[in-house]
This record gives sequence, structure tokens and C-alpha cells, in this order.
Amino acid sequence: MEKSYRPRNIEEGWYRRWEEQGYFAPAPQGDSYCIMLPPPNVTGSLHMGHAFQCTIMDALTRWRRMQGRSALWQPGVDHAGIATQMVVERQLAAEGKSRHELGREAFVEAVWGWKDQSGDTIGNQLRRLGASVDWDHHCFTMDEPLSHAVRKVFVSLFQDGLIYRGKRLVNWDPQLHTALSDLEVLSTEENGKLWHIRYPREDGRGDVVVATTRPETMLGDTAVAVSPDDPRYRDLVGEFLELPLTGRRIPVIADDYVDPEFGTGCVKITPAHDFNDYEVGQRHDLEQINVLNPDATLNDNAPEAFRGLDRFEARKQIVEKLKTLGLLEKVEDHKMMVPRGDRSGEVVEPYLTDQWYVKIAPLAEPAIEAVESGRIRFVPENWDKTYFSWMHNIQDWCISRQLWWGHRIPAWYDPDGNIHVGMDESDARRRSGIDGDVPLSQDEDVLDTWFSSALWPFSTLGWPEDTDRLRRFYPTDVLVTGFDIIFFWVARMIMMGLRFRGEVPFHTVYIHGLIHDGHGQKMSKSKGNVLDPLDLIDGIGLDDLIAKRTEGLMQPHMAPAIEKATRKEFPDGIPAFGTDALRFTFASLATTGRDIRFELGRIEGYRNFCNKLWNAARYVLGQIEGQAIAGETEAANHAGEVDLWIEARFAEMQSQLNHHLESFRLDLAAQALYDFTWNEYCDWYLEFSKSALHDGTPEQQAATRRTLLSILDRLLRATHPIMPFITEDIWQRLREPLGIEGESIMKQPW
RNA sequence: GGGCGCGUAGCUCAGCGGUAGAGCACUGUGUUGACAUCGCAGGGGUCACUGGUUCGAUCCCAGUCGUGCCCACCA
Repeated sequence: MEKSYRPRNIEEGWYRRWEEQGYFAPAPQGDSYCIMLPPPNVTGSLHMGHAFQCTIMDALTRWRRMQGRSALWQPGVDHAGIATQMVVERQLAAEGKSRHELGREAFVEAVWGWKDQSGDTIGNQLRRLGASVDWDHHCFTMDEPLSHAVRKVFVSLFQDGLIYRGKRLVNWDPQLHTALSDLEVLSTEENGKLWHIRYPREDGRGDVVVATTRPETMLGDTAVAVSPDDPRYRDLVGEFLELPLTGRRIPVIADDYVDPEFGTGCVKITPAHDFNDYEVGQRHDLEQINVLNPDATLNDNAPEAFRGLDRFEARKQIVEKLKTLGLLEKVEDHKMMVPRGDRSGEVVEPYLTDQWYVKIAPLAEPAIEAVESGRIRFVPENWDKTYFSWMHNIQDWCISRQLWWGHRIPAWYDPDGNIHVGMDESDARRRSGIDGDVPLSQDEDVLDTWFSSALWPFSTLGWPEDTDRLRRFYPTDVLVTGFDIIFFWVARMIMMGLRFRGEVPFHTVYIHGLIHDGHGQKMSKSKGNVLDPLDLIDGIGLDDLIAKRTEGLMQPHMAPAIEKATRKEFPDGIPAFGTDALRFTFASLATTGRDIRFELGRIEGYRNFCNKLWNAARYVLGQIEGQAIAGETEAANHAGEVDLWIEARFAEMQSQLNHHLESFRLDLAAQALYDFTWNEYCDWYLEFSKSALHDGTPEQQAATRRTLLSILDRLLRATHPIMPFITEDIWQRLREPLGIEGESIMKQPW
């Protein structure tokens, strides 16, 4: 063995060997154990969070596999509708082209091309991380079998009345020109203004002052509301007002929605541009006047002077106009929550469109029950509160997106606008009994990416076919994921799993924290604080790191600051720590907390730990070369106090380790291994063995050699789930002296 | 406005009803073979604050302060 631990030398070959030998496929017998890999974006690459998550999943899978379970870790990737489409559109934009110039077919082809080009980045990363996934069954959400499952679910839900098409307000992203679900809208507090505007009374007896944060929407007002209990405005209810700039007359109505304490106590009601106003409008049967185009410029329902203006420019001009008309009473500074699209960052508009929805309440009910009854358990437990609070207030799910990349909605329209849903056009015709000569056109929209993700636990196993894998591995055992996608993904998998399999998709949801940088900041390209897991494994020079962090920035002016911070934090770049050290670090960071700070000092310490283990093995192997090794019984007969002590300590550690793995405390598991290896096996037993090997009888020496080897063997197996490479590499050298039959530590019993 | 979490050694974090632990950092010291990616020895904390329960609280309960995240329709 080399004197120093060099991860690169030992990590290279083992993964290929494991994969070639088919060790990652679930064993034909044994109780099943299954984890679904949360599918990363197909064209993306794995970041630290993914690597962290993979470490947890791989450690659990390897551990169960060694315990004799038929373990399946199901891999795959997600088509990630909006994200992927945006990437490709940006590439086109760089060439001065737009997707509309290409047309739908060519654009989708371009996306597939990009998918192929970005290639198997994720696959290669997973391999470098040592992930023991079942490559033979790798899935992509847009593979035909999975797409078939998507259509099947859509048709079925439609037939059962749980999918419907409706015209109502949605969150509209005016930049991406698509509807978004509630979850894809993030509200942030921003500084805004509250404009107080006079609406003259029709009877000429003065005016009413309304307060609004969005004056441009007044062009679509169809009422002004006051609180029914407000004595100031009691007489006003039923009267009419003149809506400035439009010449329209609108009624004053009374509605509980209005808080008399806020603003002036009078609220302008714009049913087509505000979710609350929409509700009020429904209650009072108000007209909905849409004044915006899909790109958030004013449309022809607006007075001519404002048509075609962007919403924010229109706001400026409207306020200006009101001022000259003497209708602007005052303007106040006002903090408000502004809704923005999570991908585009654009201010989202409540917008009246036709969209597809999943009627969610009937699906949510059993999903709530499944967690209440304990058939699904969150770890740590208190995440169930988050789950429940969302599920109890869940709104219908808008599933249509005005994108080109994704699963096309399996619905067709006849010339009269009737809807026909089916697995394909002919199926739709058959179901509706429509002749072949009636022309049908398919809905242009695609489904929300999460619609297909929701089916992942069974679509990847072959559903709707009744496959052996499906029967064997569904329900799966553990879902490992971050708390950021409990709503997006976890809840929806539970709902769909119960609906289409009649059983929960998994028994345990292990929620881990999110990896941040050493200062507790979220890692992001724009902050320039991203670490690539592969750079921690292979190392990277300072200049390369800086280049990586500053190239392709959305805000290039940040580059100097990023460079400075990077130079300060990594003056010598990043040394190569190896996969095992990285994995051990991730395991030790897997505490119950919510955010996790990744610091270089930590991984350095664990790289040293690898070296410690390496050298302990070197010592042990050096002692046995050409020497007699006692058999097990023989060794027991000649065991001294120290041997008994280390045996007892190992047994204790092993039992703690099991307990910690059972309870998903990989941090404690890692610590138990670290403590035993360093503070007991190395510091004490190895030291004592030196005198035993020097002064003992030949029998005692042979017994000591047996114990040295035997503990090392078991220690390596115990450490293998977290550090697969170094343990395999050392263990291979123990096979002969211990007379072990197996070919790999992966296949050794736990 | 609700919900969840956190506040323990200089830093990052474990822990637990019985007079505090790890890694890193720090101090001193040690190189003829397991390991300087190391060994040995050591310094350092009134476990945010206040009150309560208890024989006993860092740990349980109530409140306060600080801090972070999530959800929510106040125009």
C-alpha cells in the first residue's frame, strides 16, 4: 500500500467494476427495499444539495443491501418544463433567434438536441459520487412509457370529473407567457405606494376616495366596495360612481371583504385583475373587464390613450393624468407583498384565461388521512405540521402551461369548441363517438412538470403495466428530500399514489436540511458562492474556480466582488479531497437542522480521517505478512483483556450505528465510526498490539493478528455505506488473509 | 396575522433531568517505520435572559429578547 491515502488512485476503478458486475441491480431474493431518486433536471448538473442527498440515499441503500434486502435505488431525470425551455430559449436568443421563428416542432427538436448535447452529465456525476443506482432501469419523465402513464392519469382523472377546464384568474407570468401554479409564485415584501384616488359620485354630491396599490387596474374596475358595517358609507351603497378616465359608471356595493380600518375604507373592485376582487365580483355578479394583453401591455378595453403601454408605464401616465384632473388626493409609501414568478422573477399578474385544473380536495382527503394514520411518517416528525397546514388549505391545481416543452395535454377540440379527451386522437374520437371526418385540433398546452413527477414512484416501475417491479417495490420505503419541495412533490406523490395504486407511495419521508455556504448563504450562481461537488473530489485551482464562478453571470458587474470573495476564502484553491471524504462530510452534516453550512475545515478533517483509516490498514497488513494468523476459536482462547475490550467496544459501536441508521441520524452514525476508528481502534488497540506482537507468545501473537484483521474487516464493512471506495480498496487486501469468499465488500453481510 | 426552527468553547455543530462534548482554530511539546493528512499534553463555556416544576435543569413548562425560514387575500 502507498504510504499516503490518494483518493484518485483508488476511486477510479471500483465503480466501473461494481457497475459491470451488476451489483447495483436489486438481488433476486430478499425483502424489497426501495428509494426513488428525486429526478434532477435533465439538462442540469448536480449541485451540493444533490450530492448531499445522494450520499444519504446511497448510504441507506448500501446498508440495506448488505443486510440482505433486495435493494432498488431507482434513478432518473426530469424534463423540467419551464427551466429547460428557458435555457434553450436563452441559447436561441444569443443567436438572435426566438422560438416563434423556429416554430413548435423545430423548437422541441432543439430541446431534445440540447438534452442529448448536455448528455449524461448527471449520470457521470452520480457515478463519481459512488451512487449505487440501478442504471438498467434509468428513466426520463418524457420517455414513452412514462408519458403514457401521464396520459393515462390525465384521462382517468378527467373521466372521474377531477380534471376540468375553466376560465378564471390564474397567476400569469407576462414574460414567459404562461400560467403558473400558486406554488410557483413567490411573494416578497417590496416598497410600493398607496394612491388615493377620487371617484366622483354620479349624483354630483362630491366623490369617494379609494386607496390602491395598482392604479393602472382601475381601468377594469366594475365597482367600489365598502364594509356593510361602515357608518360613513352606509348611504352610499347602491349609488353609482363615475370611473375616471373611462366614462363608465360603476356601483358602490357592500361586502364583508372590506376592512373599514384600512386605507379609506373604500376599495376599488377589479374582478379581472385581483384574486379578492374576483371573489367579490362573483358574489355581486359584476362584470369582468380584462384590460391587459398577455404581455401585460394595456389592451383595447383601455381608453385609447393608454393602449399598448406596458403596465408600469401605464401606471405612471394614469397617475399623471389623474393628478392633472385633480383626482389624486394623495400618495403614501406602502410596504406590500409583490408576487413574482419563481423562474422569471417577473411580477405575476392575476389574469383571466382558460386553463386546466385538478380538483384537489377529493385527492387531498385520503392523503391527509395517510399521514394522520401513520401510514406515512415524516422524519423529523414535525414536518407533518407543514404538510397538514398546506393540505388543509389546498387550492385546485392549475396544471396547464403555455409552453412547448413537456407533455402535451391529451385533449382535442372540435370546430364547435367541444372538448374530447383520450389517450390519443383516435381514442378521444372513440370515447366521444366522433366521426373521422370531423376535424379535431389538439390543445396547445403542456402539463405542469410536477404532474409527471407526481407519478414517479409508480411510473418508473412500469405502471400502468402490472409489472413485477411494480408489485415488488411499490410502496417504496423511504423518500429522501428537502423541505422545499414538500408541497410541489411529496404531497402530490401521496395524492396520486393513493389514487392510482390505492397505497401510499412510501412509508417514510426523510426531510433533510439544505446545503448553504460557510456563511449560511444559499449557494447560487448569482452570488458566486457555488461549489461543485466534483471540485471538492478532484480539487480545483484558484484561477479555474474564479473563472467558473464569474463566467456567464446574469449580472456581470458582480464579477470583481465574487473574485475577491473567492480569493479570500480559497487562497490556494481547493485541494482534492476525494469522494469518500466528501461523502463522510455530508453524512456528518446530516443533522436535524434546516440549513447546513458547508465548510472546508470539515471535509479536510474527514480527508484526514480517511488517511488515518488507510494507515491503520497499512499497519495491520504489515504485521501479518508471512506471519501466522490464529483461527477464530484459537484467537478466542488466547485473547487478552485488550482484545476483549476492543471486541466489546466494536460491538457497542455497531449497535449504536444500527440504531442511528434506523433513525436516519447519519451524523451520529458517522461520529460513532469516527470515534471508534480513531480514538479506540487506532489510539489504543493498535498501540497495545505493538507490545503484544513484540512480547507475546506465538499463540498470543497469532491471536492478536486475528483480532487486528477481524476488527478491521468488520469496521470496513460498517463504514462502507458512507465511504464505499476506500473501504472496498482496503477490504480487497483482507480477503486472502481472512479467507473470505466474496468478491466485493458491497456484497458482504452487514 | 398564523406556523415551524434556532440561540451550547473563537468558528461550525452534537448532546442530555444528575455539577458540559466533537471537529476546526489556539498553546506547549515530540520526527530511526501505520499515519506530521500524525502523536502526547493543555487552555477555553454562569449551555441567550427571567420565572416555574423538581432533591437536582443546559435539557421539561411559561414568558422575554434576538435570529432564520415557511404559509396567508388587507386594497
